[in-house]
Parts: sequence; structure tokens; C-alpha cells
Amino acid sequence: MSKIRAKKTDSSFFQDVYAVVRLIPFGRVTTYGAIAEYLGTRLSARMVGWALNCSHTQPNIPAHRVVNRKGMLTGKHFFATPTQMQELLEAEGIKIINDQVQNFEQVFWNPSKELEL
DNA sequence: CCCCTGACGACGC
DNA sequence: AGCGTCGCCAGGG
Repeated sequence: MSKIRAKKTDSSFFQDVYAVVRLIPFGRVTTYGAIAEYLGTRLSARMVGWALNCSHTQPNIPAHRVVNRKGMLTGKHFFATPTQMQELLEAEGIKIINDQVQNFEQVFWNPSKELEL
């Protein structure tokens, strides 16, 4: 699959983030940095997380599949309940201990690698 | 129009 | 190896 949008132009780059997040396969997770890198804003992973913060306005955004580069569920506090993010991930077969994704490398999904491969 | 904030990441100490 | 700071960009007050 080709790049969603090589560069942010007319619309907000938020749309790009949403598009990538929607592409995350079931049972997989990715990182803010990976998405940021894919969008070309490698140095600004914060924007990705921020975009996800606004993702609650967009339907069908599996934001629970996005964690930081350590595999930590930093955004769980932004869900309806602090445990919802973990619940959703565990429902996909992802083991989480102490807000840390187990076998993170195994479930990690890199858009730059998977989408361009 | 200026200032602050924000779900991160890399480097420095 | 753990904690602290800076950089980064965009949106909101």
C-alpha cells in the first residue's frame, strides 16, 4: 500500500495520523514515533499523540493500539476508563503487565516497514 | 498576535 | 541505569 500522504497539505496532518492508526492490524500495536516517522514528522512524535487526543471526534480510531516507544500505555488515562485501553488490547491477545505491553517487539507494527514493504 | 500546553523521543548528566 | 531537560509542531486561550 502506498503512502497515505507524503506531506501534510490542505487538511490537517491529523487526518494522516487517523489514516495510519486505522491501518493498524488487529492484535498489533504501533508507536507514536513510528507514525510520526511514517508521516515525515519524525522529530515531532508529540503531534501524533496530540492528534490522537483529538481522535475521539473521529469514528473507528483504534487509538488503544498506539503506545509510546517503550510499549507503555501512556494514553490509557485518556480513555473512558483507565483500564479500557488495556482491556481492548488484551481482547486482541496482547498481554499487558503494569501498563507495559509484553512481547512488544512481537506485536509491534511499523507502518513505514509494513506499508512500504 | 503572543503564550502555553501536550497520549513523545533523544540526549545529557 | 534512572532522572532531567530540550526539541519539536500545531492548536487553543
